[in-house]
Amino acid sequence: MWRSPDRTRGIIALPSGRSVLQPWLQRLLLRSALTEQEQCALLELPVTMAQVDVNRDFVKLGQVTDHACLVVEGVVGRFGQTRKGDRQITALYLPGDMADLHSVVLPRTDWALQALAATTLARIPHDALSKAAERSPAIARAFWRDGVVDASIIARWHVSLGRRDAKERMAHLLCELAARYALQAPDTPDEFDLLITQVQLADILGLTSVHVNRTIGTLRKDGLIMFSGRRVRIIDRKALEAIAGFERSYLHLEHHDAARHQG
Amino acid sequence: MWRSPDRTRGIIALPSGRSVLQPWLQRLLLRSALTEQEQCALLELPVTMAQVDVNRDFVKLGQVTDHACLVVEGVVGRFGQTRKGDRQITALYLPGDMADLHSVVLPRTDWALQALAATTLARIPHDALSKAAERSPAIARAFWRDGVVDASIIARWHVSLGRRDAKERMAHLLCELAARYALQAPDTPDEFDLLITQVQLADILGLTSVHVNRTIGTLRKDGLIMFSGRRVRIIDRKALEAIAGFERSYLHLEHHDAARHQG
DNA sequence: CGAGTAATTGAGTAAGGTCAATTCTTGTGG
DNA sequence: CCACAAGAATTGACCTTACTCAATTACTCG
Repeated sequence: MWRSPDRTRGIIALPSGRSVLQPWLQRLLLRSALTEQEQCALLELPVTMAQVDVNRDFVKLGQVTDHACLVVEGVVGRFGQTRKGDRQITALYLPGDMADLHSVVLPRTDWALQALAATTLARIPHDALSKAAERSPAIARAFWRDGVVDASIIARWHVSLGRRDAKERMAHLLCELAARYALQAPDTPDEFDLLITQVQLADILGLTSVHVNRTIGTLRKDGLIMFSGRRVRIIDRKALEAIAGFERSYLHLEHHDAARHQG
Repeated sequence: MWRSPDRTRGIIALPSGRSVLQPWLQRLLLRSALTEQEQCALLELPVTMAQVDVNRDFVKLGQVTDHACLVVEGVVGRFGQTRKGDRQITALYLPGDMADLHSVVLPRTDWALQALAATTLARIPHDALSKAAERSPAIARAFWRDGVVDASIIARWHVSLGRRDAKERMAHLLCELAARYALQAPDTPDEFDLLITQVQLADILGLTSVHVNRTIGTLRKDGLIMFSGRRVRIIDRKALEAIAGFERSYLHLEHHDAARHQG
């Protein structure tokens, strides 16, 4: 459930004194160039903080939202659902990711968002985001591009599901998560806290939790990864990436042409 | 290969006298409201026509493009690829669909586009599209929204792949195609020309062509669909949709809230 | 008419699912 | 600090769906 939504508006400082929006802005800047003024406009967006417990849908399927959700801490899954009720996770959002920026242009959701672990969110009203986009074509473009990258990742997952077996899929996901978590913890690029259960992994990979377990088992036995509690450590990255057929460009986590093209 | 690209620029008339961009504009207007002036701006975008033969990649993986491709006739598939070379189709574009509007903001492609049947394309330069978006926030928003709908469809396909068996997936795809083709041929909502082979269907559904064949076979035997040549006819739509768990809202083919919200 | 592609069909195999039981963890209250 | 309950991970036995390999039968288009 919602735990005491903190209704403070305006810039919210982290313990470190930076805005909670800073990591998100950093993410945007990785992919798009923005002037100082534009950056300020984004950092000054009004924000409402909220805590969400594990396994809570904080955005429900078919609901109409008036705000977008930035993940500050925890993990969020974007769910799709079969009429029979089977759920499939179609995207994973980590701290610094805006889980549903696209809801700005499609406020009637086509998906559900669920906290896969205890999560802290920053909610930003659609109208503020819309206005920012209207005032600055560069911001509009950055938002659009962000959505395209999001879609690009979904497409990769789709390829995995369609054409890779369980072991390859698992390896691919671990490589992706390592790369994404490394953004925030560059010192330990080969380990991260996997905040999700094997059941949830199954919902991501299109497998059963039993098979996920066996798959992790073989990766472990092969000396590719290690688990200690939630902590995942990649032992043999080369081999893991080879199995996965992983190459990180689709994550668009480094500056490239596109960032300079924007107008 | 490319067959004599017709280098005419400016408004290209169809036999009927309408611009080739008209169907695309119509698609946009389904989802976003645009002023008459904005509509004209879009219709006046410069266009280069091109013919592509079957099984030709006209956009290659990792290439940098400077134009977006509108499908005028035929079918286009968006491909993802495993390092081993297995291909998976992640999206299907029918006449009236812009296959890679997203390339405007991400010109280095992360995908390949292939003609799945003989196809006519209208290529529109990125800079013209960019300028249109910069000049009008409503157009920028419409483009963004279009991309979000595209992603929404991919997400559905992903759910299918992860959580539906072969029969359900096949049924779901046929329902989707019927709905999308019905836009252009409203008189025959229950039939359409399936311009793709069973091998290609397999690449869409994450199956082998053998299994696709058997799956179609059972749908046929169950009296749900009929094939005569390329022509597919849905006999029992209710039952087919029930098997698929299909509900068309994710295609965003009818006017709804979103269209009125835009600024 | 014949080549080449696409669709079918059969037989045997394997990856992953199902069902069910057992063992860890972890958080909680006393 | 300990006992317990609830959720997570693990493991075994067996089953089903979809894959592989291979051969045969349509189609389609010069």
